[in-house]
Amino acid sequence: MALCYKRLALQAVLRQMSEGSVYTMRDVARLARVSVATVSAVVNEKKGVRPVLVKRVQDAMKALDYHPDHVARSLKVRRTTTIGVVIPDFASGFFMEVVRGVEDVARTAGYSVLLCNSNDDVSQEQRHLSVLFSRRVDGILLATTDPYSVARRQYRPNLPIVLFDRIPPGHQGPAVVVDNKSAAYEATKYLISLGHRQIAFIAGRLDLSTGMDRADGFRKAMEDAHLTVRADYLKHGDFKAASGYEAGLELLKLSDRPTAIFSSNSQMTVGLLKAMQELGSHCPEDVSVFGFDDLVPGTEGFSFGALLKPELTVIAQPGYQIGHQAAEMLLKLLAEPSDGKSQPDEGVVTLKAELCIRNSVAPPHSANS
Amino acid sequence: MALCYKRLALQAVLRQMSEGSVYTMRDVARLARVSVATVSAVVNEKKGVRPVLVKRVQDAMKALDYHPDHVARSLKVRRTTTIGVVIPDFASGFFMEVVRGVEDVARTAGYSVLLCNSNDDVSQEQRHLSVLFSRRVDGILLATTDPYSVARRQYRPNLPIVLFDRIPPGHQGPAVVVDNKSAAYEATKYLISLGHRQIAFIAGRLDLSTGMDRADGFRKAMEDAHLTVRADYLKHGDFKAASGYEAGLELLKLSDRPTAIFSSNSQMTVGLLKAMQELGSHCPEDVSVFGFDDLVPGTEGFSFGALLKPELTVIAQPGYQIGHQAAEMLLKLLAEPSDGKSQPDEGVVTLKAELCIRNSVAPPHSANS
DNA sequence: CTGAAAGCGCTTACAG
DNA sequence: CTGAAAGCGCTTACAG
Repeated sequence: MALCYKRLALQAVLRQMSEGSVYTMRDVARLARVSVATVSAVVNEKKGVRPVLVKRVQDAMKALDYHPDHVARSLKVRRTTTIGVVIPDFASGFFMEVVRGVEDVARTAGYSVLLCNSNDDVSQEQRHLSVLFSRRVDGILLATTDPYSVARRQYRPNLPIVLFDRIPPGHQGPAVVVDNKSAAYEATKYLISLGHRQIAFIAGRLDLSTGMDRADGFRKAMEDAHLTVRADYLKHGDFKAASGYEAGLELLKLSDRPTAIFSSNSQMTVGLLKAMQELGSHCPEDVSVFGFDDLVPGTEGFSFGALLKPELTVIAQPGYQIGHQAAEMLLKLLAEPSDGKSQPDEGVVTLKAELCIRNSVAPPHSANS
Repeated sequence: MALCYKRLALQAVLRQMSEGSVYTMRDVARLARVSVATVSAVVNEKKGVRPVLVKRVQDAMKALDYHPDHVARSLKVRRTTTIGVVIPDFASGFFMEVVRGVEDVARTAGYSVLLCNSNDDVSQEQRHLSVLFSRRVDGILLATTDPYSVARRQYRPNLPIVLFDRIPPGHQGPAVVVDNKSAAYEATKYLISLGHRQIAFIAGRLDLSTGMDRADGFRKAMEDAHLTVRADYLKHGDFKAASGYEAGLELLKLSDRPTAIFSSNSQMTVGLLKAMQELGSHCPEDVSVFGFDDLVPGTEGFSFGALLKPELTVIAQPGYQIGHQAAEMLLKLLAEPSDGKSQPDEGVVTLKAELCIRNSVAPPHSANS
């Protein structure tokens, strides 16, 4: 009898549905014979609802395969539980590692992530930020291509933005970066300690903190060792493989070739290695190569770097950690009352990069140390 | 005078704003002295609005730095211009290539992408699908970990789901896959043509179409050549590096070692190479290695594969193309009236994988062909 | 061509 | 403890 009644109620509700539509809280409420407020309370696991009603609501939800409309909820509560992540390059192993770190903490906290590709282009970055803003994301994780974008535009009061990888000069807001300067310094010092004097440097984009800091670290190490940097050993790349390739060709064709080359990022290192391959230069026999970033992050403890010919000596950045930390920082910012009062976690977190010595670097043949 | 009036109006609107809030269409309407309907028309570039009003509205929007609330719009129009993408592995170069292809077409079409990681776990996949549904994405791109998930549950009438990479047996709906069976067949045939008879195979997950099809292709090629597959040459992996490593160790320790090993995906190949490295086995001198997928996709025409020791002979899947095609298929589905009437583009699109011959495969030393 | 009003599906004070 | 009602910020018939 009761069962029969229930089935009839269900059918009544089912029948009222228009084709292609989806059940709403009202349908559930009707079927469970409660108010929508009660359904809402059950959905949001608020306590204080009579167990009988909870059961009835749950049954109704199941019967209708009800999925609460997160869009409507977002509009009402003015939070989307979504974060935007914009990175400059989808093909980069490093940035994908970062994204992996971000996703892990986001998912755990119940956030979804909207992933955007700026292609290292300022206007695309601006457009994406604008879209993310319109979509009312709760916060943004940004590897900015434009050192001034963030300062230039305050997107929304109380819209937290955590920068990572790159920061504008003098940036004070929340950010997670790697100590590029000292990493490059250590790398260069290592080359010098091995006896290298003729060290070439392939710089990345100097308008980005990463490119500039790495160049600074290199320069400082050379200075500290009282070595001069020859102009023709200094190549200006743009972080892409092609520029590393060009730089490599030029350096290797020099009559007075460098004994070691330090490349500012992995893409350019790939280009450099390709140039060497074409010209028949071997490494480290003919020239030592020091890279920044593994060409591709390892898998579950299996390093690709070790499978390369040669195994590349590099500065390894903790990509996953960067993403993880940045996401945690962002979520903490979101959890805060954000009355503008306490901002304990603002500030730049600097992670250490690791000197990863393998065997693409050897002492120069004519070691004069 | 007029200017003065405008400034006063702006200040009036500005003053009414509560802290930390954001301007709405009403604010813009008030400032521009029009109705919200007119503002909406201007925002959505509907024609028929008097140019004077358009100008006034645009000025007001600029003055307030107004960003239309996409959440509210989504609720009203019942479309989010968002697609969900769920992949099983964020660390996989192949899947990241796919995502790059997806993002390119999504961005161009004005869609945002919600990226989800199922970690190759059925229940996580289900949870993500449920979340995507609640978030009312317009469509889903899914590399399913559960061959039956899609059939088991019809998420929403008219919620298009395009599968990629893996499909349930007998699947008829929209999907983009690679012809794994014939690719594996060709690869095996190539090994045989070189004189290999003792060929080992490291299988992937056989509950997924990719794993099964590759195994089928291998098996068929062996059969067609009237070669038997020794049981101890058949290893059952799970697509992860560790399983390739284990399989590699076992195969290499066999007293009667295979002359060639065919590995079903890149992660397992990494594991295999690691095992070989540890045991001092060289390739192709000691044993030939044929891989499925490049270990990592190339960058801008610079192939990493060519930098490996040895350069790996593989089946290369067109990851970017898969993502691109799948996204286009999904968007086409979204554009259709979807009256349930015409479904011209339903169906499985099969892409060809490329046999990429480098030098990790050589004739066996004791060629008996 | 433009404005007033209803409503998308929720949540949340506010009464009872 | 539960229900009726207002409202989040838009869009869209519907009048004028």
